[in-house]
Amino acid sequence: MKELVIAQQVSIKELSGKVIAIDAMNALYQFLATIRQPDGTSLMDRTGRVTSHLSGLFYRTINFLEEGIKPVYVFDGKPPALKMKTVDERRKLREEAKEKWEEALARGEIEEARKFAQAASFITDEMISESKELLEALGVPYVQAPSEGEAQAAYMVKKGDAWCTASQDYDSLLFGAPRLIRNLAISGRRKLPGKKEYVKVEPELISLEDVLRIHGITREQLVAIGILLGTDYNEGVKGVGVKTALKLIKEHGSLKEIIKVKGYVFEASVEEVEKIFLEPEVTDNYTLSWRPPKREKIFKILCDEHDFSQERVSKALDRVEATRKETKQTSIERFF
DNA sequence: CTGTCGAA
DNA sequence: TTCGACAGG
Repeated sequence: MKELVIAQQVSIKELSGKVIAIDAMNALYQFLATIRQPDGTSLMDRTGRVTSHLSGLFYRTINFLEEGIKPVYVFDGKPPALKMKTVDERRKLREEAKEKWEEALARGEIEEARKFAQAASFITDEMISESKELLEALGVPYVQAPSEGEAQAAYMVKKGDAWCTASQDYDSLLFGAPRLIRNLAISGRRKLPGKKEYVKVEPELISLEDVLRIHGITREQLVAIGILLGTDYNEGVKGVGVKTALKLIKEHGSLKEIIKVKGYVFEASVEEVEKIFLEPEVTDNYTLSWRPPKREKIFKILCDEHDFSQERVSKALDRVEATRKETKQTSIERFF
C-alpha cells in the first residue's frame, strides 16, 4: 500500500482549527509500544498497572489542543468475523514476543529485549475504559464505533464532521476517507528564537483523490488491489505485489474479472471483504464538542490513581489554558 | 512519545 | 539557545 500512495508534508499550523478523527486503538498501541524503558519495561504506577498509554494520550492530546487542533478519538467496536484469524495470529505473535523478551532479558541483551517487548504490547479493556475517562476529563470527544474504528473515522471525514483521519495504517483510505494523516505527533518540537513559535517534524498528508487520480483507478479498484495484496480480513494472492495488482486491475477492470481470468482462489468470501470496505458498519450516534479540561478530574485519574507528577500535569494543563485564552482574544476560531 | 535538565 | 541523554510511572 505504501508504494501506491503519495504523501505531502503538512505543517501543524495548517491543521489548526481542524477536526481530526484519530484511530484511538492505533494511537494507544503506539504509546504502549514506544513509551518504555530501554529494557522494554512499561511505565507503571505503584501497584504495577501499566500507564504508558495514559502518558502518551495525555501529553499528545494536550499538544493538539495547544496547537488549536480539535481531536476526536474513535474506538473500535466488535471486529468483523473475518478478522478472527488475524486477531488470533496477532495474539500468538505477541505471546511469542513475550517469551523472546524474557529470554533476551536473561541474556542481558537490552536492545533486543526492547524490540520484543514492543512486539508484545497489548491493549486491555481496562486501558480502553480509563483512556475514555481521561478524554472525558480533558473535554475531548470520543466516538464508539459499532465495528472498525477506521471505518467510522473515514465516515466522519466523508460526512464533513472531521477534516481527516489520523492513523499509521492505510486502511482508512480503503474505507473511503478523503484525507489521511500519518505520523501525527509533535515530537522533535523545538522553540524558535523569536517567540513561542515552534518548528516541528511535519506529519504527512495523503489525499485519496490524488492517489486514485495518479493511478487512474476508482476506490472500488483500490479496494480490489488491497484484497489482492491481503487485508486484515483476507490473505493476499501469493506472488502478487503492488505492481502486479495495479497492472491486473487496469487490465481487467474489476476484481471479479481478475478472479475469473486468473482463477485465483481466496479463503474468505471476496464479496464479504469488499462489503467491509465499501459498505462498512458505522454510526451517526455521536456529538462532537470540545470543553475546557476538568482539572480536578484529571488530577484524580493521573496523579491520585496512577502516580503522575502533579507538577508535570499542572504545567501541561496551564499551557492549554493559556492558548485557550489567546484564541478567545484573537477570536480566530470558537473553540471551547 | 514527550518533557526536563545539564553541557556545549 | 540548542542539543542530546535520560526519566517519566
